[in-house]
Amino acid sequence: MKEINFKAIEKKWQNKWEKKKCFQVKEGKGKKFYVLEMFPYPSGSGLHMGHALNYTIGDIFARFKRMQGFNVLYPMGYDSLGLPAENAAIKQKVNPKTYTEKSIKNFIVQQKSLGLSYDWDRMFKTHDPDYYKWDQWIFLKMFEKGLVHKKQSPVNWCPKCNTVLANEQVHNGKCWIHDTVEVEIKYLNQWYLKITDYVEELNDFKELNKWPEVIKKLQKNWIGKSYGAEVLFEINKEKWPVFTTRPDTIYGVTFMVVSAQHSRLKELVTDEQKIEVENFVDKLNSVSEEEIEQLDKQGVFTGSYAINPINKEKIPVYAGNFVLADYGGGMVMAVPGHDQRDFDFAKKYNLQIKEVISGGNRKETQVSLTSQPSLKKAYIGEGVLVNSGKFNGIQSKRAINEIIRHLEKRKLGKKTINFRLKDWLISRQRYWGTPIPIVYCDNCGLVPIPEKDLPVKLPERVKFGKGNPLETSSSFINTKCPKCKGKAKRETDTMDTFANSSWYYLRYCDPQNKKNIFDKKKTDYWCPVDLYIGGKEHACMHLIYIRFYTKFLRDLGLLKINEPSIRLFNQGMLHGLDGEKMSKSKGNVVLPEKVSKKYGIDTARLFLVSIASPDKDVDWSEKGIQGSLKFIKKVFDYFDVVKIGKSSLKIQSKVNKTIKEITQDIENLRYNLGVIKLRQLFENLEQEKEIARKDLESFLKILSVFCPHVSEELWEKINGKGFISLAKWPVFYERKINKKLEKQEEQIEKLVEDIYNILSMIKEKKKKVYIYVLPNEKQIYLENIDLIKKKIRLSLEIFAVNDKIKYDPDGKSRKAKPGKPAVYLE
RNA sequence: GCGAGGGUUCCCGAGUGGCCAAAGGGGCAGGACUUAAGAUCCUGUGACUUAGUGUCUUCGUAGGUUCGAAUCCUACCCCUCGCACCA
Repeated sequence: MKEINFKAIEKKWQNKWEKKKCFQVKEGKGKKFYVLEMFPYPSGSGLHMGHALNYTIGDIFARFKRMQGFNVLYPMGYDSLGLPAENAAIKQKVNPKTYTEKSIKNFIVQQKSLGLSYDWDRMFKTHDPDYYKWDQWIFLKMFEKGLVHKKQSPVNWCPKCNTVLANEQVHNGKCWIHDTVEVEIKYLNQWYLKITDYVEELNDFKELNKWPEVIKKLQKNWIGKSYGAEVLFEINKEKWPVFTTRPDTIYGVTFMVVSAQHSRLKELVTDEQKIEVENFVDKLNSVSEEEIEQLDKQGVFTGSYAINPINKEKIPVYAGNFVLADYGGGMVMAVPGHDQRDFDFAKKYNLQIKEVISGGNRKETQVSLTSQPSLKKAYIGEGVLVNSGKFNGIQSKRAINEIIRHLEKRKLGKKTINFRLKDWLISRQRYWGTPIPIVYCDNCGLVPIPEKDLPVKLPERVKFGKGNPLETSSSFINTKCPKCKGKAKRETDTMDTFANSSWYYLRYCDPQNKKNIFDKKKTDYWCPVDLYIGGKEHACMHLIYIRFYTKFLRDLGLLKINEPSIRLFNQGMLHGLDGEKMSKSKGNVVLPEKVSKKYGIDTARLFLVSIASPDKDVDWSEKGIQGSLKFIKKVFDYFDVVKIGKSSLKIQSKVNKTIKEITQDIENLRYNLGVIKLRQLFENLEQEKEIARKDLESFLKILSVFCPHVSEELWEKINGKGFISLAKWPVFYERKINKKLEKQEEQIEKLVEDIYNILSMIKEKKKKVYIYVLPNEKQIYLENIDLIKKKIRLSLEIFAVNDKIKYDPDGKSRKAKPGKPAVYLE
């Protein structure tokens, strides 16, 4: 086998593609297809094999669709603002911009060497003011529409990062970057986007039928829609709303628990209980987040009593550590008989437990109104109401509605829906992010920056040290009020990096637009994304945010789509040799350039998609890559010797069948299966002395989506027209797929198998094989005599069973059956 | 605890009711070529079976449905990943 100079071939074709702008696209030319991979966060360590897999998956699809005649938009850009870059830059004592741009340069070189067919002219970086200007613009539009608000609330704070963290950046109570640093809870004034205004629509997945079920389920859980009622409990002459999913248990309420973090807790505490409550709250504040999770349910009496609106019972109000301040009013009506958490609490503080649902198989037993030491746990199932006044005897499910109606009539409550999803905290106290376009003026208060003054640029000369560098940048902070022209100070918070990635797919449609966020005509043409590729770890963050932004921009009249992408594909994670997630710190990173230096990038691409189905997690191992290399080398050698002429019927059948099947496999993103079929086709081609040009081209075209460089090279060799990357995807003809030939082939294989089987059993060397076939089958075997000989490597003679003259010393010919010749070995 | 995904022959990995002892690759073994090694090619790779047949065992474990199960159902064990007191 000849050695292939991969390096030279790769360079040659990458240059040609770039020079001829092969993959540049314009809107309007026929049917579009938009393939997008989640854009990378350019880290200094560059891209590893996992990235390479991700982009290869997209590239194969983009090439496939392009060859199918679609006008394919396949862009790349960089999500370059964010905390890790800032931290890395500080560590290296360089400006984040310098650091980031260096990283991006490196990324581009790496990505180009993978042979990815991006339209590079559309590339952008989110740290470019021309990009983040539009983050600010969207922020202002949201502000205008009342979707932005600033509020004081408890937030996660990393003392080492010196910033607020999003929930997803807190792992087990520790910071995601500093895994030994406890995250603190601080009460801060922060910016929020009202994503909850879109919660109902976000919870509707009707248009996402080509998204993985897992993702939709994760989002659904995250959004956490629950049906129930808001019930008004009177405490100290004031009505406090409380959310419950079980209004049917309202007669069982024996106490209330308000969150220890509730902003209005003080109003509930009586003078006698003041000290006790304060001690309790202080104690909670002094323990770490992690410890809180392990704590028992604890509480303390506030001194106040609530009135149960259904029966006017007077019940004590406790402050508790297990009630969330920002969900369902921050207070719960406790039904210890039918809620395990309330039960635990009641047991601990010896509170009354009242049974109001007679559950399941339990016969209606004596209902005790006092604490029941015998009870071990709450009954949380359905049942029949007992001890519930006029609702006794009603099925709990029905009672929910009846009790709600009863409360509604008396204006004591109403049917509601509650969500787990909270508003999106987008402010960060860090430098490397999009500045929030707000100014504080002594006279006018909080003033949004007018559109014409955008972008608010990040100052380049800042001091890194303690806290947010923007706070110490006087040139940044000090400004004029856009309204009164008086002295004003800029907001120093920047936006969460997820703001940048929530709409980037739209900017690819019109990346250089200086006047507008994008030209509506262009986005109308390209959007939505037809295939979006990325990891499932983004299910609850990025993929919710991007849906939110899409809906918002639609409501501004800028888009006519409801969802960002039609189809979503989650590629699997490529682990290191050790089976762990690839990371620099673990030292298990596999670099594509290292692999491609050894085997060629086409080999690496082919291998990556051969290992397993692209949606499965796999461990990297170089072991199998030799197989891919061998295949490419064989193909190369084959093109040296193959003669262009006519294809046998068998080859025609094989080629057409392969086209048919692989087209489906690629469409389904089952590249691994496609590659196998392509290799099997090649094995058949190899057997032949001459092949029709069209069939040879079909083979090469299919190969080209996986191995674009070597395919271009071979395409050139056989004088193919133009670039194979821009050639037409082969079509198949059903009528050329010859079932009869397939069957005959099976018969031949079976025969060869039989002969080997006999040989292995008798363990004797034989030189000659005689086979006896049914007369009507003789022709088939005669036609394939060379093939059989080649396989068994013995001389062969074929007789029909009714041949007058035949060599058959053992009388084996009698054993011949249809499709199964008799065999004699000598 | 809740939710999701998964456990396949030496290894990686296809396979969701019969065509399955189960694709493909890797490894290993044997053979051809070669002075030899390597490369390449061919064959084998659950067990038994001295003429191609057949039988048995196997797809996490144990049961079940079915004429028939790796594939469907039930229970359990193990692994991975999300969310974790959401009332």
